[in-house]
Amino acid sequence: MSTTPTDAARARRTRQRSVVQYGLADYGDFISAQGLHARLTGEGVGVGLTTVYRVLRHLERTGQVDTVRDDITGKRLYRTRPDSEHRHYVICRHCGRSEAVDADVVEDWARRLDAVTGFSDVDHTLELSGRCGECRPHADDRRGRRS
Amino acid sequence: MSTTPTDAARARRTRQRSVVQYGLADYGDFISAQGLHARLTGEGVGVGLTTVYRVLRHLERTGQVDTVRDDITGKRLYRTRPDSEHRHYVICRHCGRSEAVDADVVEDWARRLDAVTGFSDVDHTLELSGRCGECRPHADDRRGRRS
DNA sequence: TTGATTGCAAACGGTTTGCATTTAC
DNA sequence: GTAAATGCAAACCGTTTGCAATCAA
Repeated sequence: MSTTPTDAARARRTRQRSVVQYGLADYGDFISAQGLHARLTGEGVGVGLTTVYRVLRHLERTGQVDTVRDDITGKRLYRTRPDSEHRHYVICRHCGRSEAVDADVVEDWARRLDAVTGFSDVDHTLELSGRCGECRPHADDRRGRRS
Repeated sequence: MSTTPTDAARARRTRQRSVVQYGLADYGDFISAQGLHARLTGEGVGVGLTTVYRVLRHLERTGQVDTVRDDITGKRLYRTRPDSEHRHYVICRHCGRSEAVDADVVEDWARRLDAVTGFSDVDHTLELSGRCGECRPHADDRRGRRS
C-alpha cells in the first residue's frame, strides 16, 4: 500500500469527477459503471459514460474502490471502499443487495497460502452469492449448489 | 426453468463435441474458449469457434467443468472437473499455470455462512492469483502474455 | 425421417480509444 | 500556456444468435 502522491495528486478537481466519486459513495453498494451513469443522468447530472468509466478506473487503480466481476453479466461492479481494509460481501442473487461478511478466517488462510503453495504474492477474490432474508420465501428457482 | 434430467443424455455424439471435450480434458488446466479453439485448430482439428462456445456452455450447465472469470481480460476460463468435488486453484498471473489448493478452511467457513449472515443457500467463488515458482521474481523475466 | 448440431456472418453488450474541444492549474 | 479531462463516435473484444446446411439417431 505505498501511497502514490503523484498518482492521486495528478487528478484534477472537475465537476464530473466529483459527481462520479460522490455518486458512487452515495449509492453505498456495488454498482456497474453503466448503472451509475444511468443513475446520475437520471438525476439530471450531466456526465458522459466514458468519463464514468475513466473515473472508476482511476479510483480502482488508486485503491479507492472495491471491484467485483459479475460472472453472469460480465459487468464489473464498483463500490467505494468503506475503509482502508479489504472486505468481502455476499450478494443476493435475486435483488442484488450486498452485505459485508467477516472473512478473517479466509484472510488468515490466504496469508499463509504463499508458504503452502509454490506461489508468491498471492492475491484473492472471493465472491459470495446467496438469497437474502427478504428474498427468502420463493420456492420457484432451484439452482445447483456448490461445495 | 425446470430441471431437465435428460439434458446430458440428449447430447449427440459428434466429432466436434468430442474434440472439444477431449481437448479440454487433455489440456488439463484452465483455458478460455478462444484459447481452446486456437489450440484445436492449431493441431489441424476443424471445429468452429461457435461450436466450442456451445459445447463449453453445455458442459458448464451439466456440471462437467469448473469455470472462472479472468477479472483482467474478462474471459471465462474452463477446466474439466477432475472429480465431483468443488476445488479452488491459484492461477499464475504470468504464465497462467494453475495449482489446486487445499481450501478446507474456506469451505468450512463458507458452510457456516448461512447461519451468520441473513443469507441462505450461499454459493462461493474463490479466485486466487499469484506468481508461481517458475515465474519467481527474476529480473530477466519480463511480463509474458497469453492468448 | 427429423430434430439436434454445426458454422458462418452478423449482432450484441460492456468497455476502451481516437480525437477535437474544454478546462483546471 | 499547457497538460489533463471531457465526450462523442467508432473501435474492440469476448460471446451469443439467426439461419441454412449437415448429420446423428
